[in-house]
Amino acid sequence: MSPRRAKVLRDHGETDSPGALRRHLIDVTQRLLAAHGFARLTTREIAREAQVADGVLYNHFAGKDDLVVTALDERATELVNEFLAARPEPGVGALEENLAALARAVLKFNAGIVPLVTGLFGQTELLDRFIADIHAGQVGPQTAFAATVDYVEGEQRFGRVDDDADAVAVAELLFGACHLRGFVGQLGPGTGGGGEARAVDVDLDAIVNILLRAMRLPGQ
Amino acid sequence: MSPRRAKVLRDHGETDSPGALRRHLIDVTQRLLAAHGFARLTTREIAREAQVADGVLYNHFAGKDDLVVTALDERATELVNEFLAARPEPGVGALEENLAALARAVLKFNAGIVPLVTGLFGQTELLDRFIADIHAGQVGPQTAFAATVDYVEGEQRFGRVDDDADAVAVAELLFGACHLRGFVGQLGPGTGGGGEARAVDVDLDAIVNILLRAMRLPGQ
Amino acid sequence: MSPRRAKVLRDHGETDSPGALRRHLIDVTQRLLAAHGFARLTTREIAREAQVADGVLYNHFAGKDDLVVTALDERATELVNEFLAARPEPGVGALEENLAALARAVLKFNAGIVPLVTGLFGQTELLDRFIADIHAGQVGPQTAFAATVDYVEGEQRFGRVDDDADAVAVAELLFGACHLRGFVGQLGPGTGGGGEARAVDVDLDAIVNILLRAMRLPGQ
Amino acid sequence: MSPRRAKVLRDHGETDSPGALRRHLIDVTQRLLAAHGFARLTTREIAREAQVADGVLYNHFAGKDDLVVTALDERATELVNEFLAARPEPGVGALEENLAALARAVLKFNAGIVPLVTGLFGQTELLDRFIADIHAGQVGPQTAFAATVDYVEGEQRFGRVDDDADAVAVAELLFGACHLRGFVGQLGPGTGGGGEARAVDVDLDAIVNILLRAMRLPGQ
DNA sequence: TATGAATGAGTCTTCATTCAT
DNA sequence: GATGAATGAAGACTCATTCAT
Repeated sequence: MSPRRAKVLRDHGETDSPGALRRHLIDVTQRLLAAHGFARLTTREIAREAQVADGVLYNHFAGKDDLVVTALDERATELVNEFLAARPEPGVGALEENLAALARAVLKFNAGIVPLVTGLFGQTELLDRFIADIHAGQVGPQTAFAATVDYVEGEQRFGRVDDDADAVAVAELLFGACHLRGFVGQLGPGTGGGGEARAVDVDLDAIVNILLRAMRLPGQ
Repeated sequence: MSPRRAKVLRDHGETDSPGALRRHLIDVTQRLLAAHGFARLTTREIAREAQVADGVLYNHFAGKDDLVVTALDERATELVNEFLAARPEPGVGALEENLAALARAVLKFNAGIVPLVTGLFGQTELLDRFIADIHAGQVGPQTAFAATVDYVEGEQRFGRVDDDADAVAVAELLFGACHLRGFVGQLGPGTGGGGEARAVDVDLDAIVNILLRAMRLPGQ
Repeated sequence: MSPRRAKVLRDHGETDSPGALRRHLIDVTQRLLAAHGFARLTTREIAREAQVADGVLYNHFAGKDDLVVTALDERATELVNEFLAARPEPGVGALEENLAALARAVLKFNAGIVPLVTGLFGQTELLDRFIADIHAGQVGPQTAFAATVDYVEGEQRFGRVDDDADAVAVAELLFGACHLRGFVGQLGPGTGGGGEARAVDVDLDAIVNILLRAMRLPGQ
Repeated sequence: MSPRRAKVLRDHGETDSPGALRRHLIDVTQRLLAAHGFARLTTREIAREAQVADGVLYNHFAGKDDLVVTALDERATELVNEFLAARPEPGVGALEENLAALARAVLKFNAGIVPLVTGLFGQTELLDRFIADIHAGQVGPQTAFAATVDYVEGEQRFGRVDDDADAVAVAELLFGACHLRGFVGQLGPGTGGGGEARAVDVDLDAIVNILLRAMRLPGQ
């Protein structure tokens, strides 16, 4: 009555829910993108890694680009949501700890998003679609950036951060430093793979201290 | 009876020195890399743009990768040298102006280097060779970074910057913000091409101000 | 507990008779063949147009070719029967009007059959099966042709057409001209679809007049 | 100094002229088109038959369509020119023999052109390009048709054909009958291949006689 | 050494057919 | 029997590299 399920799903006893293989393909694509970037990402490689026939992709997506953009959009949204959840609340807790937590969240976000986006450069069409999707939806990197600015401005309203410290500049410095770490994290041997884990653990205290110095109130 | 010279060199009356065509190919490759990134860079495109036969490349380089890495290495060295030349001297001139000049130099460096390197991700082999070459030579991005740290430490020795401000962290924030701008500058319409010119003109004052606040001596 | 009926049949309250879905598939295939020819005819397109699952086809036919040949055979038979019904009777009515009616019937027949058969060329296997089926059955294009020859010979027996006019040649000229019109009718914008309607309305008087001149009795 | 030649050309000692392989590919394509029609014509088949690598095609043509259209255009032009050369001159020689010669030329033309064009139906884009090319150039099937009409009108001016016989209708009947023969000639076993040779030898006398009867002057 | 056509492995995509449900 | 996702064998096309001239 229902059509057969892919062997890989049957063998692994995955849920029978409709779209299970679509989900599987997105997962595999996200994994491969994180591991090797876009360049090595061929439809055959996706199919092989997904233990599925070459053609399946086209039963669930309009084409390779559609699958890739879907995987990217979804992962980007996840990362943004994780960031928003981890972002500290202005006026609550110690400023030093808040900023440290914020920095960790920004670093984690960049460690995740940078490898994903980096490979897209030069793939004009794909990049354009990704950017369009991100701008169309509510959540993209700019959301994370705006939330960071919001946090700093919030602390300014609580009088814990000097009003003369430009909130946007602070956010840009923090994002920039973390972005750089995410970028450099890809340069290791084997080019990626685990870049996230490595980068996130890196010490951020020195950076947080500098920003705290920049934001401190007069007379402190 | 010396071997034939490429028509393009004959026509343009370039020097007959050995390696003239090698030079020409590197120049063209650098130009194309800056214009469209790595993705659109085919050997045929290089040959066409160089007004040279498809095969010449292999008379002067081991292959496409060799040519590209050579072009990248060289351009990176140029950018580093330009940066080193523009870097202000500690203790000389006003601190505010020095830092502004430093920031401009860092931004220019990143605006140049980021588009070059970005396209390499995913091209594992190529990227690894580029990194190895950069580490083997004396001048790479890390040289520019180290010079920035040196400047801050120099000002600290002159007593114009608080010793408690971590020089490495300051450099990382500055490099990070500029790197981010170089990166985002590629996202515009057409994906690359002219990113450099655009990004360099962007206002850096707010960022410089934040760093100045972070580095100021106690009691100021 | 009889087997399930296709949703499309249930929804449209069609007869429950066995073979209802087979009939439906043939109808849809004929419609698609007439509209877009053979080239765009995929099994998925047939299934979609028939509002039926991709696989049903194989429950009622040996494969795509079997379905297509069945559809073609049937439509060819219909066209032949329509032609036979429209063919005038020798000796009854005015010769001029009879021949005009005959020409219209021949044109209609060709306008219908030509687009069907044209797409088959190159599909060796399919074409061979179609030809074999047509020769095996009683009714094919050759039946229509023979009937045309019969008519002319009939008029000869009534003494209304010169015995020296070769009936086969007359039929061949008439069929040929109409075939050509059916063929050229496909060349219009969109390549197919509506060719039939267009071609049938075309003026045939000049052609009929020439044939009348050729068939006239001596001394007329 | 010059690039190497394809092995197939070297082995067969063909002329070294530039474009030799382009010519070879066109020839092979025309042969395959005549033999099996368009459906079996894959780029691999062309390459295999031409004894060259799969990619060569793209060194000489924009793509498969470009090669096919080029081959078709060229062959169509040849056939038209052959027809024009064989067409009799009005007023010269016996009318009966002239018309027989004309009929043979028309038959030969159709025997050549029909198999070529038939396979194109359904290949909308290709067909459109072919039609556009034919209309842009001076010589296409319509040229042959017009030349036939011209001949009949010429004989009318010489008073050897009745002015009341519509020249266009005569041409349409002749072309139609020959077109039909070319069409049916493809239906034999194996679908094509030698269709031309077979069809051309077929007896045309009966058809010519009918047309002569239709064109004869009053009182004859 | 320069030339540029030839090479062929590899890419994305289509689609007739199969088959577990 | 009906379902429709899974299958995998082609198909057109790209492009780094080779090599006879």
